[in-house]
Amino acid sequence: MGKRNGESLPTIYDVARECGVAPSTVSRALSQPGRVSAKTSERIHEVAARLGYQANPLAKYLPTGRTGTIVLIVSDITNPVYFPVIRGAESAAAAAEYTLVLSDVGESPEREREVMEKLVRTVDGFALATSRLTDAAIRAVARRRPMVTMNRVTQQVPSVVPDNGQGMRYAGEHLAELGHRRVTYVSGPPTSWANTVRWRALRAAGEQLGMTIRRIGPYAPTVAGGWAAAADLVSPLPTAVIAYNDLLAIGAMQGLHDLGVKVPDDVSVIGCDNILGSDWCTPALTTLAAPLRELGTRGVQHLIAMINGADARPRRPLVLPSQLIVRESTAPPRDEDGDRPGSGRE
Amino acid sequence: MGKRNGESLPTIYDVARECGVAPSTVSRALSQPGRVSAKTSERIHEVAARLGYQANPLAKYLPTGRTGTIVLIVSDITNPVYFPVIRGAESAAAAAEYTLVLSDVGESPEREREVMEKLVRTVDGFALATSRLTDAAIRAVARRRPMVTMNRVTQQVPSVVPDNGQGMRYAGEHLAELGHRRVTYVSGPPTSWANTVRWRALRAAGEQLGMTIRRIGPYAPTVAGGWAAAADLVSPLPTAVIAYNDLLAIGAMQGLHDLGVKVPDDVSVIGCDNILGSDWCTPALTTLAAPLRELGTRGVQHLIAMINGADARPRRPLVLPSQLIVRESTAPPRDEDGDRPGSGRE
DNA sequence: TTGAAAGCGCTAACAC
DNA sequence: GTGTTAGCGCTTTCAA
Repeated sequence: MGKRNGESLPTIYDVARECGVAPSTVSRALSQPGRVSAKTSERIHEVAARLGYQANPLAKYLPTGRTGTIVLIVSDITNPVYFPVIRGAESAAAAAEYTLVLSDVGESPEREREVMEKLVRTVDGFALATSRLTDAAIRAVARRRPMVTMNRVTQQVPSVVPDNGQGMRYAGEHLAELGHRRVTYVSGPPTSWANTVRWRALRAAGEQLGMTIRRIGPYAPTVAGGWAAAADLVSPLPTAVIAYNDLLAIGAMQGLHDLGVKVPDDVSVIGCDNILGSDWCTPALTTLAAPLRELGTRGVQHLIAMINGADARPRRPLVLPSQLIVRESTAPPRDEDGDRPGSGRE
Repeated sequence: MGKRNGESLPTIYDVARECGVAPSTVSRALSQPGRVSAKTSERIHEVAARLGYQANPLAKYLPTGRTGTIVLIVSDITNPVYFPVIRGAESAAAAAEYTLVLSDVGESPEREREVMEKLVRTVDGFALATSRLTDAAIRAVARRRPMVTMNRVTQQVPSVVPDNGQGMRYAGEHLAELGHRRVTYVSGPPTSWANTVRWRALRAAGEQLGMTIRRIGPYAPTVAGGWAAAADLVSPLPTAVIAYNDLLAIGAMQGLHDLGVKVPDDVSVIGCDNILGSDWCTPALTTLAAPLRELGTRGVQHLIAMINGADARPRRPLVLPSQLIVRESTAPPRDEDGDRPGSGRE
């Protein structure tokens, strides 16, 4: 029969025989402390240790269907924005004694779908970091397994997101205070929920603050994408730029530099996320720091609560505050723009 | 009994009943095309689709013990050096129709051990990217499951590594050609195999080229670590620095900058790995580019070959060539050093 | 407290 | 070709 390919490993039956007890007793001794006499239990543990017995997780999980594993699906692992999210998720999972595995889908909705399909029966729950799937596809999986989304809101699926609205308002106010009036938003992927939300929030803030907000794009949310955007940025050159994310902003700064445009002298640049590296580019990037680690911890905590039976149809997205980190890429616009610095709110 | 927590999903028995055939026939129809009459097969597929049947992977894998999943364990996912490794591993896994999951152990040997222990029976094989475990611990797991290590050599375990020796020689020659004579190596983690190998190779190259090579450290292989190293670097300040990795090099450049030391005017800096971001720091970093993507692909290819029965006690490490990428952080030393530029080999 | 036995869902030997 | 049946290793009633 289907013997294991190598030499086969000890099972509870081996332990049971060796101890002269029933397999079920071994099972109990090993997983339900107290339901077996101290004596037998001790002997069983002893023999199990001697034989090097270890439960076969596949067999263990078959009857219950629970594996103690959750997966964090990340839309693109090469984006440093996920580092803190991952770390947060890991710590929450570890605290609850769950194993967290990661899956990278490289910005591909197809791969994302495949991975979910493959894993849907072998993990206890899904955490989606910035899914690129349609709402319908997300909901379909969410019906089969506990799921939480991060940085993305889908009706009927619990989610945790940064406060993009508030954040974009901060960014707008910062620019207004410096005296900027003409701002361009550099779009990320059209399938990105955050992109849409950020653009809308910025437009709204701009209106309130009396600024003219243009939009260009979409561009790939990468350094290369930002570099490409730079070319589109110069005609006409605004006094300030806000990019969908830091990678895009850094790429744009590089492209601008190559075109002879100086940041922040000729144009100010703001990114989003405060990724690793946003402080070591030149000039250091002013950016809207999302509460990334908290996204990970809170998301996974909620997921695990759902797995443990919390009601799955929760109220509304958990919104976490963002923070503007002012570094060197923003400054007052050139005089020709005619605004006195600090006119925004002071 | 152990019913699934939600409503229970359709099984082959449901499909079989609906079709009026035996469960085994359903199994065959679904997994061994051709061993069932076209007619029945078609009907079975039809019903299966209608019922939304999907095999329970846990049950499927129990008899064979094979899950079609491999895990890539990464010592620290927040180090961009792994991006290409991961991508390479993913593509190789996908090509062989294996599911690749990632596991980050955050530089913790304990976590690494736990993860392996937890997954050893549920994955078909392990790929270790820069393990921080002892050789003995690695071998112990390698005896239980197919395994390959990347960027690390352990006796009896197949591995794929960059050619650190050749690479360090390139780096040394580059500095020699520029006229450098006093070089300091900034060490990474003492448990890192690559750190040891790089240091030895550099020392050997330095001897051949008539350079004085010092070593400081160890430091954490992070930007913060490099920043700390800068303070130790200035007394006495060498004319050139080679760091264990790019993160350290970038941190050192920042620290040096804060101390008023100019790169490359006062001191040249070389990193290792060519990570994302090494070209957007200031000055852009000269670095030894490891064949990272290939590390991932070749490693996983080999792993899968082992899973499929290739002999597990392979000859020697697969060594892949490195490449020196010269950017802006290296230049001839100040005149006081008294060497004519280009004296190295021309 | 412990044992016997059924069952989780699927695969594969062995008949027919 | 297709059905019967015996496991894979563990958990969990149900009795004793």
